Amino acid sequence: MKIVSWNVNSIKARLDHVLKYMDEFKPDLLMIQELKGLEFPKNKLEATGYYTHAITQKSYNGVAIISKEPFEVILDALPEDQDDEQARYLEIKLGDVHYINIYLPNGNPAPGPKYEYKLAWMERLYTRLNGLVEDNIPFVIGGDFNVIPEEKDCASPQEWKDDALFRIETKKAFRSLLNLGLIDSFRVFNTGDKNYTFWDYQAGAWQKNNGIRIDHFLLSPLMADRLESCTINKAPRGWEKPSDHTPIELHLAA
DNA sequence: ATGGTCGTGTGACGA
Repeated sequence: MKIVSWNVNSIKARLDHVLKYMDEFKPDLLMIQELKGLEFPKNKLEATGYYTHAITQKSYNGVAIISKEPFEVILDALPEDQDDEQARYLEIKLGDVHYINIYLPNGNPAPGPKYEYKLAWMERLYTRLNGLVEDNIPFVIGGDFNVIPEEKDCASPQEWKDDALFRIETKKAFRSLLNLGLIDSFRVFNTGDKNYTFWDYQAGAWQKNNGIRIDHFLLSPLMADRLESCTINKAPRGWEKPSDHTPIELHLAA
C-alpha cells in the first residue's frame, strides 16, 4: 500500500499537478495540505475513481485525504480547543488503521502568539496520539509538521537557529511524539544529510539544494512491522509552477 | 547585509 503526503500550496493553483501526480505515481492514499481556500474540487478529483474528504477554510490552511478505497471520517479537528477554527487536522479509518493528515502550525515569528499557538497545538496532538497508543489503535500520521528534527535536516542550521521550525521547544515537542514509540519512517532507511522535502521559492533555494526536511510520516508501534520503505519523490518540485514542497512516499505491507 | 517568491483575493499577510 502506497501512502503519500504532499503540501500542495493551494489546491486551486495545483489541481493539475495533483491529477498528474495521481496518474503517474498511483498512490493508494494521498494526504494533501495547504489547500488555501474554502472551495475543494471534489468532483474533478473523484472523477479519477478516488474518494475524497476535505477540511477547508477561507484563504488559509486546509487538508484533504484522497483514497482509492472508501473510508470513515473519525475526526475533522484536533480535540481540546472548541475555539480553534483552523483547518489543520483530518483523521480517518480504513480497515483497522487510522490515517491522520496534519498541517502543523508554522509558528513564526517566534517568540510570539503564533509560536505559542504552535506549541499548544503540538501538546494537543501529543494528547490525541497518546490516547491512540494507549487504546492499541494502529495509526499512520503524515503531513507538513513544520518541524526540522535535527541539524542534518537542513542545509544551513545557523540560518534556522531561532526559527519556529527549529527552536529547542519545537524539537522537544517533536521528540516527545517520538517518545510515544512512534517511528520517523524516513530515517529507518536513510540516515544521511541533504534529504529535504521543502525548498523556498526565493534565492534559488531549489537549484542550490538549500532545503529542509519538514514533511514526515510517523508510524505507531503497531504499524512498525509493516514498514517497507519511505522515500522523498523530488520530481514534482521540478515541474512547471511547482509547490514549494515535494511528496514523501510511504510503502506499507498489506 | 539585503532582498529575493509565491498564493489569496485585490490589502496585507502568511509561508
